Amino acid sequence: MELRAVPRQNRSLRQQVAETLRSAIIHGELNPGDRLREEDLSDQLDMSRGPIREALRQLEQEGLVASFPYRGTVVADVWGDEVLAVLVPIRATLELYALRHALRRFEEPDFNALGAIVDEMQTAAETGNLARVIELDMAFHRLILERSELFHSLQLWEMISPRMRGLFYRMGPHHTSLQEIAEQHRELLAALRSGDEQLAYATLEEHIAEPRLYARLPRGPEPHSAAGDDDAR
Amino acid sequence: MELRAVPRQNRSLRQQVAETLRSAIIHGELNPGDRLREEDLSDQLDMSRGPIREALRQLEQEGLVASFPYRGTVVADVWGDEVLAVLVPIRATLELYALRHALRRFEEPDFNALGAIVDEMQTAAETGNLARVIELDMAFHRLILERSELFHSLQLWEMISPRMRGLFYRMGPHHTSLQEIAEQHRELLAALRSGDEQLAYATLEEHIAEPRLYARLPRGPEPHSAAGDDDAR
DNA sequence: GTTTGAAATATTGTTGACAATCGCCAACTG
DNA sequence: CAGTTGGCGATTGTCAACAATATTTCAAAC
Repeated sequence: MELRAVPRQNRSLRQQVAETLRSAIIHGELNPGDRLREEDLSDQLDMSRGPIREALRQLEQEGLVASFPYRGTVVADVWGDEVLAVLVPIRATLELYALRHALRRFEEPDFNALGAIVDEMQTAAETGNLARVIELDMAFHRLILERSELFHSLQLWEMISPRMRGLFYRMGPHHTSLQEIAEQHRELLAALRSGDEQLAYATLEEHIAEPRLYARLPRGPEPHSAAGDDDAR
Repeated sequence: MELRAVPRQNRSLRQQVAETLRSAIIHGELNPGDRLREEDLSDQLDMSRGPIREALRQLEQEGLVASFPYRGTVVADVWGDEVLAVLVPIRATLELYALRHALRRFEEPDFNALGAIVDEMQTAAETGNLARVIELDMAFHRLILERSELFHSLQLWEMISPRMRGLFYRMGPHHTSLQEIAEQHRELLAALRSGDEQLAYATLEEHIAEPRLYARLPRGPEPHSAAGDDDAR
């Protein structure tokens, strides 16, 4: 498994490492159970172990890896039914609550920013760029959380969003069409712009539940055994 | 603000620091906005800045502090309406889903473990030991999450539980009586033991919503549906 | 008196070396 | 031969010094 160096500059090494590993895990370059040795990573990414350690701890909080004292860190399983069953309602709780606060603050520039995201999503959808569509999807919803100025909601959203992203990547190929995703966001934006709060909430709620999107996933009541225990810190 | 040294031995310094700070924040020895300088902490707790940094990052993920690149870390506000409005439904989602899986695994020893927690809670309640009651309350629910063997649910629960604990400490003095808390857990346990899954779910759901417990708070937010609210933070 | 900008300061970000702990396995003991 | 113990290699945990960055200070110009 080869990890190439850092993406954008001008951010802390910890953030760069976290993003690199997150991406590798979500894209399947790293698979559940794969070991992540701090020294290997520090060699490959050409930095000391300090930032690596901090990034691994962060990914642990995001549920992407599991680590055990003095024994190491492994990639966790982000693709069980559990993620779907638990994350969708949590996401709905957060976004609906945040929307209530964000809507009051939204001005023309905010709607335009959302519109720009939707436009770019449309372009990405037409060229079949799944990764870009997903990133823009996340950006759209994150903007609502940001504008709500709710510290804990945004913080928790950041905590579950990496898992959601993993879910999207897994479901993407099963979705009927990328254009439909863009179209749904356009409708959602229209509802937000309408000034009808009830309509906005209802549209967002339905958008998140999104029956078509999850239709193809295996939905069994079978308990899913996770990649490892948690050593309650 | 004086922080005295470590609690239990035989755990990593990071965990000790995290617990010390968590406790100080929740008990109000550290207040929102207070600055947390890595060097000060490393002096006070007599260790290097490494473990301190990692503990601060963890608390950041738990929503207890907020940090800014090259600018420092401050204690966050864990006492807004937001915490209540968002955390209660999230907690309900996690615990109800986990209970479904845990109930199948529960055997006599598990029920007895829960029973022992309730008994001790009763004792703590009779002596007016709020802190102990709260810890046992958390332990009761955590045990359900543990037995569900759901990696992500437990992980997310650990993420929100520090905020819940803060909420409990704030509400404790307003609660009608500690005995009532213990009694409620005894009833909940009976429902779990009954073998009637529907009863178990319903009792847990009501237990979490817990109208009496939140009655005294400044406002009664309506979590999941559209309604009036206020500015937070 | 206000503004500007560069140096000084305070604070976090990063590093490489050293210490502690764990799992494994061979040697030992009964 | 089963079970225990003690060393060994692998890996994470911790430390103290150094680098990078943001904020503050303060003098000079307008």
